Amino acid sequence: MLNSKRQRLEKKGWKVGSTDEFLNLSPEESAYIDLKLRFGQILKQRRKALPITQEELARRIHSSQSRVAKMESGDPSVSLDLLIRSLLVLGASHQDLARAISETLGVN
Amino acid sequence: MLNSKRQRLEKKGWKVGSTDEFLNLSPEESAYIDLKLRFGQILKQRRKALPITQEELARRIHSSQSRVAKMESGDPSVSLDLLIRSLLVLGASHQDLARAISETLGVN
DNA sequence: TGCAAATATGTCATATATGGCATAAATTAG
DNA sequence: CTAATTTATGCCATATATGACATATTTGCA
Repeated sequence: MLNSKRQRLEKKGWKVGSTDEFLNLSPEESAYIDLKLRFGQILKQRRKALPITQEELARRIHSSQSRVAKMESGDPSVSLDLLIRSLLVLGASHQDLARAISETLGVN
Repeated sequence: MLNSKRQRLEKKGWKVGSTDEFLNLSPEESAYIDLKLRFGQILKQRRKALPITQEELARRIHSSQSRVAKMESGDPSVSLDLLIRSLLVLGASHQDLARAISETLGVN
């Protein structure tokens, strides 16, 4: 992972596992975070393609604008569950999800 | 979704959204649950392929045997986050995850 | 430029997921 | 069959994610 990227994550408050020395993510942690970031990007893409506002998306998934913003910006407080449920509500198919994962860069 | 399957889920305690009439899942809910069940199956497969016990897997992911059992049996209290992180710890690649999703039966 | 809509950020009370534990049930080995 | 190992189920205190809200910041457009 690029250093700049790591610092961006760090700034956002990602908790880095303590197993590795100074701020190095384990491969699993890294892959997991990459996945979340990727789904956030895809969600933003899909939303803008419609196009609808974060507020409207929030309404559709019974959440709030602020949480949508957090999803899209890769906030560490967001779960994969919420991201994936949101994508499904926006009509993403399993194939779409699979494709998103495949496209994910990262260790694996 | 087959009725028998739905009853199995119901028995396990899956909360069914109230939007639909008597125990019918919306397509998103269904797709989301299918995804969890599928990842649980894959996790079990991978664990047995090694082979290791639930206890050993629990140790590796810093969880507990009971939670592993719940993951594998599709307990609704388990998050996609935990499932996916567990798979990653067992060495699943993004491609593996993508493939698992693609194989998932269900609405989408 | 300035105004309005959209998005981002911070906080908090509540909801949900979590590990840990006990123990039941099932599976396997002898 | 019977003991030992493995897996399932139930419960709980704690940790983490959540929606909601306020407010800051950015973006788009006249």
